[in-house]
Amino acid sequence: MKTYVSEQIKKNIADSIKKNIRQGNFQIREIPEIILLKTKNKSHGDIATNIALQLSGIAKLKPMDIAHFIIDNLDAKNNVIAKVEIAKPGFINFWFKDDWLYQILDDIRDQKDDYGKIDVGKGKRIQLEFVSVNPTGPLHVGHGKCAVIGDTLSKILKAAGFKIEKEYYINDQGKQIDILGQSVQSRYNIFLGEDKEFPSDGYKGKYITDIAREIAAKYGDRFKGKEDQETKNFFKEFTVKNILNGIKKDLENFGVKFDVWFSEKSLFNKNKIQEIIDLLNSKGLIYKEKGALWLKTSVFGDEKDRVIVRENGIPTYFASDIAYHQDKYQRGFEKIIDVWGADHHGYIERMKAAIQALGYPQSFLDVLIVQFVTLIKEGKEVGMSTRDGEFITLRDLIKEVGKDVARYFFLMRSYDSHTEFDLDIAKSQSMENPVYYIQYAYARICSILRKAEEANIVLDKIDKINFQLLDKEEELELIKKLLFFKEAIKRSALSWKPHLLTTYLYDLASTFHKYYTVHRIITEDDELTKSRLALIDCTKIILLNTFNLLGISAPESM
RNA sequence: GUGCCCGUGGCUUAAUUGGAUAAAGCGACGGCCUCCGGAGCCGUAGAUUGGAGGUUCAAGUCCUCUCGGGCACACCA
Repeated sequence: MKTYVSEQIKKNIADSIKKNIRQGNFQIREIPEIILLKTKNKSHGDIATNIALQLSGIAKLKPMDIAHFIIDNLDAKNNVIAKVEIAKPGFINFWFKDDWLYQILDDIRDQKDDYGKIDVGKGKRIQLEFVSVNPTGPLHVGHGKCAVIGDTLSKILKAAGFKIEKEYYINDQGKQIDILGQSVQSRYNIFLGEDKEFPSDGYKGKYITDIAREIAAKYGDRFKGKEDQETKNFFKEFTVKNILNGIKKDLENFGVKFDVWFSEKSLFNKNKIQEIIDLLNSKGLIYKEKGALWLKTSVFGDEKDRVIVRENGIPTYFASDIAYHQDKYQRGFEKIIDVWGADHHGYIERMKAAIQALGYPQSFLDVLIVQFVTLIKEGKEVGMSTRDGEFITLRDLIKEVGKDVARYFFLMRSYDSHTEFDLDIAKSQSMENPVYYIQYAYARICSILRKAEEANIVLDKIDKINFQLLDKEEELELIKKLLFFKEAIKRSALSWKPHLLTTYLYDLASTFHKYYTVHRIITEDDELTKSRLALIDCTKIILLNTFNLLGISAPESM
């Protein structure tokens, strides 16, 4: 049972269609992709195909007739399908054999942590870049959402057989960083009694004052009143380093780790910006206007051309970003995915144009746009503005609701819809909070397994467990849910939607809770007890594997 | 004004990427513990999927228009 369910059945269907073609029943040249659907309604079997409906247009036959032709020629000797039926407009419904379902339990017990690793990625190298917040202040909750989406997606893609690298791009130079340094320097001077004006567009957060105070404590009045370049650089570098360390720490506490921290400044140090400008110039894609250098991005679908070197001779952020993406390409990734906040969506066309200007395929870059987060406290929206320093930081959020809840809340919904993060619900340890519901399922299983152990009921070796005893409706439901795990990973990975896995997890927990209430695991019958223990042990493994993919902890008791 | 995202029961959202009777949680109402964890389970009420057209065997999903909400339209990053 190493192959997917779907592949096996798809092949059977395809074989049947080929047979029909040979017999002259179907006048078609090509077989469309066979799609298998998990049925919503039990009376429609376990899995279904709409192939007959799809073929009716091409083969110019009634869907029901096509369906009949297909099942007439279907290989009945396979060990997966117990029953086949044709329904209303032309669906073909399949029922799994119980014996075949039981095999999955052996597989899960056998592979444990590795169960769920699939190979749809075929080792394709993908780079995921996310968060990449300017080191001008601490992370807020919106960044947290991007962080979890990127991090979880990377875990899912890895499980699906892709080779993933996670990267954070540090904008450690430029105008904003200058202002940042000035802000701290000014606070420092004010702190030491030197009357310096605070920059009008400066950063006003409390963290700025904290850093200034730290410098004062460490270096005394060594920089007091100084305005030379060296001093300015000192404040810039000290501040960036300080804030970046805070960001790293916050992310780590959130379970997010990066493989590479890439410095924008390093591109300048290696003269990469000038190189990229020369390259684009040699392609005839650059021209001078109003004293600035422009890149002809409009040639590649952007709404207008963009400045890459300002009138004052300083390259724009866009210029270094092009150099950065060139660097990514040169590192040999087959695809890169940038995860951006919704406020950056206007930047996509420009970047895609730049990718093409460099001569790379447009498909090299994909951008995921993560919609905003609104915090709700006591039924009211909490404002978040970085400049004014009123925002709620990611650190505060984790402190308030915990890592697991914060991660889950960002992952439970599709990233492209706005998140309404209700702090009161997130904090409540009640039924309103889905995280507890899921973790409770896991803790419950652990508890039962402990109980069994105390009663000296030990699971036999795999071959001694009689799975045939698992014939209750709720048991088969649970097994089918376990069966869907790999499919959930596959779908989640290929569509880049982590929330599909969250939905699956909730569903699995729910199926287990139902089973638990209806049937006892530990019974008088030793053999039955053991097979049921094996079943919930498998459930435990899948729950744990899903928790790991989502970066949520699995408590053995709560 | 132009572009992108979103409109699904009272509230927060799902919907296997175009499939069958639109699914959960919260809230409301009513049930279930002599027994493995009640942070659980079961049931009832509640939806013309913002609106109008169109595409086809089939539309919450795709196209056009329209009405609401969010975001972006820098020689900032």
